[in-house]
This record gives sequence, structure tokens and C-alpha cells, in this order.
Amino acid sequence: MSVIRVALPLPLRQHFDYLLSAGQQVQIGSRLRVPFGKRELIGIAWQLNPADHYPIAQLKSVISVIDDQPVLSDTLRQLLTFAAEYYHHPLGEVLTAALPALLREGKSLTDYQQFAWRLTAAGAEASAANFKRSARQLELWQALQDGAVPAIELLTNHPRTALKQLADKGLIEQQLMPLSPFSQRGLKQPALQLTADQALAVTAINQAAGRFQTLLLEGVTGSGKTEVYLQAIAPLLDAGQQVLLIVPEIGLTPQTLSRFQSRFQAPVLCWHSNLTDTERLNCWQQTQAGSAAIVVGTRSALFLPFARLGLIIIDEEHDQSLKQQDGFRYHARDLAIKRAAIEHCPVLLGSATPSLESLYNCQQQRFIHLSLHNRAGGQAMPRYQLVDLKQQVLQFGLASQTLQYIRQQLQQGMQVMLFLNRRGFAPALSCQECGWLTECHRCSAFTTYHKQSRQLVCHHCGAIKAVPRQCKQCGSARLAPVGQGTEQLEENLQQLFPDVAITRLDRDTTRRKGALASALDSINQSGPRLILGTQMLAKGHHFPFVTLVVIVDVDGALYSSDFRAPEQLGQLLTQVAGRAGRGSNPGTVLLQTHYPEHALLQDIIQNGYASFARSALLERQHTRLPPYQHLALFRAEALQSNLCQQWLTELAALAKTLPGIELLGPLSSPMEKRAGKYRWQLQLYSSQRPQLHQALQTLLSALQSWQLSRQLKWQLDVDPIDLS
DNA sequence: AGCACGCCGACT
DNA sequence: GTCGGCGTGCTC
Repeated sequence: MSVIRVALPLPLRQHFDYLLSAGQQVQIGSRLRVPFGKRELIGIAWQLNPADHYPIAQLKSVISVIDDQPVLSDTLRQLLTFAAEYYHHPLGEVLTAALPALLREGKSLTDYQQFAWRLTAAGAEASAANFKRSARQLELWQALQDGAVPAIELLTNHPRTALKQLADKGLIEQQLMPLSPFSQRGLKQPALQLTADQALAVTAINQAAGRFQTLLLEGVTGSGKTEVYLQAIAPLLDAGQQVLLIVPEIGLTPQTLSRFQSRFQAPVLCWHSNLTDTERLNCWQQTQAGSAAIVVGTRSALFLPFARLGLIIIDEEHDQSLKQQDGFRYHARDLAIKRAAIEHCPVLLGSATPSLESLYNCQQQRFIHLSLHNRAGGQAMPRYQLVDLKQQVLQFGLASQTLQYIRQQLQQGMQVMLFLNRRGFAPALSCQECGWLTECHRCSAFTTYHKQSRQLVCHHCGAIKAVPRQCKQCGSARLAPVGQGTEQLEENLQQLFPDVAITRLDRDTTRRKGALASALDSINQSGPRLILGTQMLAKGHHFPFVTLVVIVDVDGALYSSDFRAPEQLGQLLTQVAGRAGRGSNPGTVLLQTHYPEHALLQDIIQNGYASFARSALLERQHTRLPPYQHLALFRAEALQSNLCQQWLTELAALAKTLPGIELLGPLSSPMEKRAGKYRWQLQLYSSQRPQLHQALQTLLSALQSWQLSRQLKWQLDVDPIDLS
């Protein structure tokens, strides 16, 4: 008889111990079925015979052992344990994030088979002429010419329907696929010629192979970071090692994925939230079996069970979406570094606009800093120009100077991109008589007017209302939109340039599946065009014919209470600018502002991101903000504002007694009310990470017994990025 | 998180 | 008289 400590999928900060009968063989990291109160749960064997186990007389017995081989390796368990402790999050929920749903539900891995597709005899005899009417089927048929391809790999770039159609015609068939380690069969496409900077970077990455090292690859947009990734990976694949590439959002980077697939013969899989449960399990198994060579995935790919991990790459390492914003709030970049340390492999962070945290780590010599200085094709960098909006007559929010520039570029057959980070027609409707504004009744925010759908939408809680005919305050019927969103700007631009094609990219126009892809396709055709959109425009896409970028309104970000706002503005401006002039034409970026003399803007446009980031870091040092101090944030949310305040005040009182902790708050969140709940926060700063963690531990164990804690929703965010 | 127990209000 | 509201407590 022995005792086994089990990690269970519960939001509880504790383990549970069970009895193991003599006949039950268990490897640590395997799944177990155990009784839990009136129900049964599936947990992970975590520790055999812990010294401080629960009284034996009160233990229940393990019902069954599901796996004979662990689903979580030693290294993965180390990572998850670290993550649970670092983020002070219940281990059970961390596990839930790390295991595919089918495994959490107890599905047996041994009776789970994977299939590959191959051509039938009839399929081998077919010719391209058979597929005149279906390009999709033709592509699929061609992909199978060199032999069987695993279903999961096939589905990453072929639609399921084409697969079914060919199978129905008897041209392809399934075969059982053994899971064995991949072997690299040479390159499908030759590598590109590297610039000197790129070659240096590739060498540095290769020199770090086989040991833990973090490298930051800073390269302006268009400088060829992806080619560096590809060439750094090649020798690792030759040595049979696997590579993980984490990207912020996979939907936004289909080009990156296809570049990896078309370069290497070895299997490239992708991992993201749109996969079905079965596809996830497939990918998970192939990663574990070593038959996947490269996985391109979003942040949760970090927890895949690589058999022989040789390199982790975090692309766009500054991107905020690498941090999970609910539940288990981990940062994929930071955990990737930890994982690399555990796996003894290098980790490469890539960005045109590195986070201040990573630049700081380079200054501290913790990371190796690699730079790509020039655009790979030798194009000039775009130039910035400020457009002073003071005392200007604006037409649809655009200065006459701006319009002149736009007209000029269009006349030359070029494309112009306008960035406006506000979707909808107008940020609110206003009463012309009394000034009343349409507000959301559940949030401290105005409701955005959407003209096409004739709705008032709250962008914070999603509430939708019909457009009122009258002012709720004075009854006047004179309601008019205030301010301008992308929907309105599109309408206005169409009026100004009736003959020019316009493509609008925002959440409203890209909601439909495939809409984004088709919009991007039309942008990639030459000819004059206006492209306008929100944040989406800043991420990842190549717009080869854009020679002018207009940032319609930069002012919103200049005076923000969030200490990260300058960094984010710097990143946004640089990223948006990077979309321009990637063809043979250098680009121009126009920044419309009422504050052309603002130091932040001047710094970015005159000195570029790298220099701006240095001064922003100095500023952080003087104000004792991250990364010079460590930050953790308690949030409280309740129907009554005073509950939050009271709870956080008690928390603050206790925190004040703890060594090395500085407090800010309780403060109301920037948007005090959201979806009907009031939101407050308490910020804890410390220059010593261990002291911060000690404090968090003390606070967490205290608050669990407080009566008030159960009357509100609270959460702890370690290293928060979003202070809202 | 679930799932029970428990104690008060409007229904066949 | 019972169904069901969600507060409270417990799970090895």
C-alpha cells in the first residue's frame, strides 16, 4: 500500500492524497481516475508517498490507472509546477490549460489511432486534367504525389471538403499511420541569400544550440526575421530536433506558416484555438512521438509535450496577446524562457519593436541582443511626418495637407493606408439640444453608433440597443453622431474619392469566415486603393503597394494614465509604419496630432524605436516601474463598489505590514463599471521578486478565510500588462 | 468547480 | 403541503 498525491482539475490551491493498492503500478505524470466526494475525477499522479500526506484512515483508493506511460513528462511537470507557483494559480487549472480536452476527459491513448492519406491506384492514374473544375481538389491530389501524408498535416492547408470529395471518388484512401520520429528529407525550397546581419544572427543562434540561452532578434519590419528563423532551424531539423514557433494570432499570419511548410520536407503542424478536440489530440501525440518537426502555434502550444525540443521561437515577442488575459494569466514569452531553461535549449525572441522588458534583459546581459539593421531588399525606411491639426479646417477628420498627400499617391497608382483605432460609425450619439450622450447602462462608457446595422453597441460588454429616436433626457429628436469611426471614415472617403476602391479592415468587416483573407487578396493586387482599418492593420500583413500611411488620430494615446501607453504607442507607430513601402517605393507616414511638439512623438519619429525605447526605459527606472520593480495586481469585481473597496482596503492593510512591498491603491479601474460590475484594483510593487512572491503567498492564504472574499470576484495578476 | 445541505417564498 | 431560490461548506 502506498500513498499517491494527485493533482486534480479544481480551482483549489491544494493537492489530494489517495491510496494505491499493491497491484496498481503508477508512473508519476500518468492519469488516474479517483473518487472525489460524490463524483469521479481524472487527475495526474504527482508524487509518491509524500512525507506530509493526509491521515491514511481518511484516504480513498484510486479507482484506476489510465496510462502506463506518463502524459506529462518530468520537464513539463517542472514547468507547470513553476508556472502555478509563479503566477500563484491553482495547479489544477494550470494542468487544464496544458492538457488537450480529450486527455482531460480520460480518453485512452493506446486505442487512439492516427491516419494518413494516400492515393489509390485510380488516384495515381489520374491526371491534372481530372481536376479542371476544382482547384482545391487538384492541390490536394498534387500534395499526395510523393506518398502518404498524415491527415493532420494535410488539413493544415487543405479544406476538409476537398478531402472528402476525393475520397468519395475513390482517388484517395486512409492508411494507419505509425507515430515515429520525423527525419528531415532536405529542403523543398532553397534558402535565400542572407545579409551580413542575418548571417551573424543565424550563427549566434546555432552556437547556442544544445544549451539554455535567450536571444533577442530585433529587426525592423522587412528585415527578414523569418528567413533567420528558417535558416536557424534547418540544422536542428537535420539533427532530429523539434522546433516550436509561437505567434500571437495564427489567423493573422498564414504567410509565416506557409513559408515554413514550403521550405522544409519535415512535417509542420499548427496549433490554435480553432482546432477540433481530435485535431488537438493528434497534434499533441505527434509532438510527443517526435513525428512533428515544427509546431507553429498560439501561446498554449507552449505546453505541448515535445520529445526533443531544440529551439523555441517567440515571434512578435512584444505582442500583448502573448499574455493570457483571463483565468491562468501566464505570459507565453516568460514561460517559454523557463521551458527552454528546463529543456536546455535556446529560446529566440523576435520583434521589430521589442518589449522594454526584453531590452532591459539585454542590457543586463541576460539575453544576447541580435539586430537586423537594414531591410533585406535594401528598401529605404519610411519617413514620418507630423501634421499639426491645430487651427486647421478638417474635412472628415483629415487635414487638407493629409488629403493632398493621399490624392497625390492615388494619382500615382499607389495605395494609401489609414489607421483609425475606432470601429463603428461614431463613438456615440449626442443630443443637439441638451448634449446628452448615448451611454451603456452596464458600463461606464458610451455606446458606439453602427450605422449599417442601425444599432448602438457597447464595445465593452457587447450590449446592443436600437437607435433611439429621441433624447432620453430632453425628448428632442435631434440626435447626431459625435466623432468618427472606421465605418464613417469609409463613407466619407468614398465621397471624396468616388472612383477609388476602398477596403475596410476591422472586426465588423472581417467577422465572416474568409473575409479577412479575401480582403488581403484584393489589397495585394496593384492599383490605387484606400485601405482603412483598426489595430488589425498593425499586425503581420504585407501591403506591398502601400506608399502612404495616415494615422488619423495619435492623440488618444499621448496622455494616458497607463504607464505602458508610451511603449505601446511606440510599437504601434513603428509597426504600422512598417507596413508601408515594402515594395520598391519608400513610404511616408503621416501622424495627425494636436501636439506635434510632444516629446514622445518627437523621439519616435526623429530617432526611431530603438532610441525611443532606451529613453522610455530610463523613464521607467526613474519612476521605479517595471522592469525596474516587479508588479502584481489584485482585482476585485462586485455589484457594489464599496465591497471592492472594503476588501482591497483590508488586503492593503495586511500588505503594508509585509517587507519590501510598495502599494498603489485601492484604485478604481480605468473603466470603473463594466458589464454591470464595479471594478477596483490594488497594485503591489517590489524590487525583489522573492519578497513580492512571499507577500502574495501571505495575502492569498489570509484572504481565503475572509468572509468578504466570497461576496465578490477577485483575481491576482502577476506581471500584469493590462492595468484595466 | 461541482454537488450537497439548508432554510425561506409562491405554486400545482 | 412541495418546488426551487442561491448562501455555505466540503471534497483526500
